[in-house]
Amino acid sequence: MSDAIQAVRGMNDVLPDEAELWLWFEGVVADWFARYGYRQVRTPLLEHTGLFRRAIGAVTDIVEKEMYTFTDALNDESLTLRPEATASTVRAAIEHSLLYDGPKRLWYQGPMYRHERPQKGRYREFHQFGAEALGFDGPEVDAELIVMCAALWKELGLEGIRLELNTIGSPQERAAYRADLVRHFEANEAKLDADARRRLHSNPMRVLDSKNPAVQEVAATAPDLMKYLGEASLAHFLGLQRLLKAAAVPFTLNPRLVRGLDYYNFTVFEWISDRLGAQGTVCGGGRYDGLFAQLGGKPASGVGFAAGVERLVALLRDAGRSVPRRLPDAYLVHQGEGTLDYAFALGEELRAAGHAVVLHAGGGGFKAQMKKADASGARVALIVGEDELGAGAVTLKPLRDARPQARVARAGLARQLKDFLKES
RNA sequence: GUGGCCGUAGCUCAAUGGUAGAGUCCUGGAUUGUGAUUCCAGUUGUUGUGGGUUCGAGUCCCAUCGGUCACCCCA
Repeated sequence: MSDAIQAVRGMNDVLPDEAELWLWFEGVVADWFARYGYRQVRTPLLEHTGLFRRAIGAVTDIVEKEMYTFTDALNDESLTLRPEATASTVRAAIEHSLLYDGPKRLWYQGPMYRHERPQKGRYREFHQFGAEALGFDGPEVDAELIVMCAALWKELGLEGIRLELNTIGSPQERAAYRADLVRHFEANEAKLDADARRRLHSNPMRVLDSKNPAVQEVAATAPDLMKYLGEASLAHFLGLQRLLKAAAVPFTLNPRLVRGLDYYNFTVFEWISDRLGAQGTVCGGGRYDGLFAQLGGKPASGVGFAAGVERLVALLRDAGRSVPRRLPDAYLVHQGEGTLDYAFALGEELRAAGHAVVLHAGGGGFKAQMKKADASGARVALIVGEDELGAGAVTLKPLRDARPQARVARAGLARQLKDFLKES
C-alpha cells in the first residue's frame, strides 16, 4: 500500500453506490431543463487562460490564486482548466454566432477546477450544472431562472434552501457608488482587517460581505447602493421582485450580497442551505450584460446561475434519499461439460429480449454460484447443468418468493421469464 | 494559503509505552446439482508514509501525505 498512487488531492472518486444517486440526479436535472426550454451545450474543460482573466476579472481570488493554469509544453500556450462555465458558454455563443436568430436558453453540466484547500462541500474538482439565458433584457428571465431553481428543490425533495437577492446596478451606477464606498471605508480604516484593507482599492464591494464582526460594523453604516440606482435599474429589480412574489417564491433582500466574479451587473442571487456548514451556497448567479462585449462579441445581455452538484447530492443523502438500484432479472448458473457455451448464448438471447441477466463468471462450485446468485439480488436463478444441456432446457428457480422451481424448454424462455417476473 | 482535530483489516470500531483484536464482509465445509437463516473452520494488516526518543512505539516527538472543521473563497 505504501507505494500505491492516490487520487490527486481534492479530487474524488464517485463509487457505484453513490454514482447511482448521481445518475438519477442528472436525469432529473436534464428533464427539468427541457421543461423550461433550455438546451444543452458542451464546451471543453480546457480553455485559453486569457478567457478567464478577461471574463472573471484579473484581480478576483479565482483568477489570482485558484486556477489550474499551465503551459502546454508542445506549443507554449497558456491553458487553464475551467474554474466555471459561464465564460466558456459565452465564448462559444460568440464563436458560433448562436444569437444570430435571437436569444437562446442554454444549460451545461460537468466538472470545474479550482485549487482551494479541500473541505466538506469544497473540492478541487467539483461539478456544476448551470443555465445561461443569452440575449434577454427583461427581468422575466431573471425571474424564470430563480423560479425554476425553486421548482427543482421541490422536485428533489430538498427543504431549507433560502433565497437571497440583490442588485449591484449598472457599471456606471456602481462606479459612482464605489467611489463613495471607498471614501467611507477609508474614513474607518482603523477598524478594517488586513484582508479588507487589501481589497479596499482592488475590489471594495467585496469588503461588504466580510464575516469579520468589526468589518461588518463598518459595512453596516456604508452608503446604500439602492440610492445610486437609476430608474431603469430600479424598474428591473422591482420587476423581478414582482414576478417572484407572483410565483410565491420567498426571498430576502441582502444589500451586502455581492459576487466574486467581475462580470455581474444588476441582479445577483444565491440559494443557501444552513445544513452544509460553511459551504452553504448551493447555487449562485446573476446578470452579466457586459460579458459579450468584454469577450469581443457583439453586445448582448445574459443571465445565469451555477449550482454545485456535490453540495446538492450531500443534501439528498442527508435527507435519506436513495434511489432504487436496477437489479438483475436473472443470474445464470452453469456447471458441467459444455454448459458455459450454452449459458453464454442463452444470456445474450435474454438480454436481446430486454432482460437484465448476469452470467456467473470466475469459477466456483454449484453452491458458491447459488450464493452469488442470491447476493446479486436477481429475482431468479437460471440453472444450466449437464441434465438441462442434454434436454435443451433450463431450470428456473425463484429466489425471492416461495414458488417452486421448474424446468422449462429453452425455446420461449424469454417469454416465460417475462411472464414469471410479471406475476410476482 | 493559515490554524485546530483526526488517520488501526475492504467496512464499522477496540487495544495502560509491553505478543495487534472484535463485529461485518470474504473463502471453504455441514454426503453426489440448490441461495438468503444456523453451526464449524480459515485469510484479513509494512497500525497512512518517513524519521526520532526508548530495552521496547498503534500509543510519545518531528516531518510528510490524506481526511475533517473553521478562516479565506465559492457552487
